[in-house]
Amino acid sequence: MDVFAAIADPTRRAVLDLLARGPRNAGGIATEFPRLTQPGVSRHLKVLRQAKLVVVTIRAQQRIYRLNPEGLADLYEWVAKYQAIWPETLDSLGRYLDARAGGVKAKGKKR
Amino acid sequence: MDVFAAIADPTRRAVLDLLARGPRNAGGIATEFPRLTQPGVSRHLKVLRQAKLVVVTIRAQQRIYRLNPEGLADLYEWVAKYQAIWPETLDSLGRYLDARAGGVKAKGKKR
DNA sequence: TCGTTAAATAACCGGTATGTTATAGTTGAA
DNA sequence: TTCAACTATAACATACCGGTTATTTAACGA
Repeated sequence: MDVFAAIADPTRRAVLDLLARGPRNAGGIATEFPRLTQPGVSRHLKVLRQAKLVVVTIRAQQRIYRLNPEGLADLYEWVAKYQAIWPETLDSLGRYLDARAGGVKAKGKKR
Repeated sequence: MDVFAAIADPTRRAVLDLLARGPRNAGGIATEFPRLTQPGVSRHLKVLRQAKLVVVTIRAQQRIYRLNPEGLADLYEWVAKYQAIWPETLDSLGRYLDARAGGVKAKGKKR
């Protein structure tokens, strides 16, 4: 499963968000998702591993998971390609970026 | 379907890549994908529309599709969040970015 | 060695996404 | 008004994804 499919799942994005706050072992990750079982989380971790979004180190029985920039860099490159063409594509880009950079007050965006 | 799920499909990413080169009507897009039928492409376009990755204007019977930065901006924000934390997360980031910025010669990346 | 802990894998199931063919809906043109 | 062009929708089949329970694998400790 590639990076794009890997981050399509909200649970996996939540795992990445969790790991963004620091490394954690598999069990520690699983307990953060009470609605999922341990094998369920384990399979998500497998997907993230294959997409090179996380790396694992072994310590005794534990598997320590960490973020891996490699997979995310691939994703970023893809997004950056579109960033580059936006100015030529839509003249509303300026207003759009201003609204974002200048706080949320000007927009009614749901987030 | 949200932006992350929308770009998970390689065909839809190819459609976006195509639209990055300029607006195109639905039929023109469909003919670029000979392995898919017209209704198949039409459904992909519907997903991209709902994810706000493209916008449509009507001209006679034709539907002209264009890239829409709105959906991609949401994605970019998510990626940028991880960009920000990489330096604290992995000390190999410097080497990594150098290898990327300094051309492809130093890396054997498949792309 | 044996039991415990930690995590992954196997097997299965339901839902959804993606593809197809067939059809409907609009618009322009003759 | 009738036909052709363009696109979307409906209906259906199949494959894959994400969840579960049960089991296996691996490592530590007594």
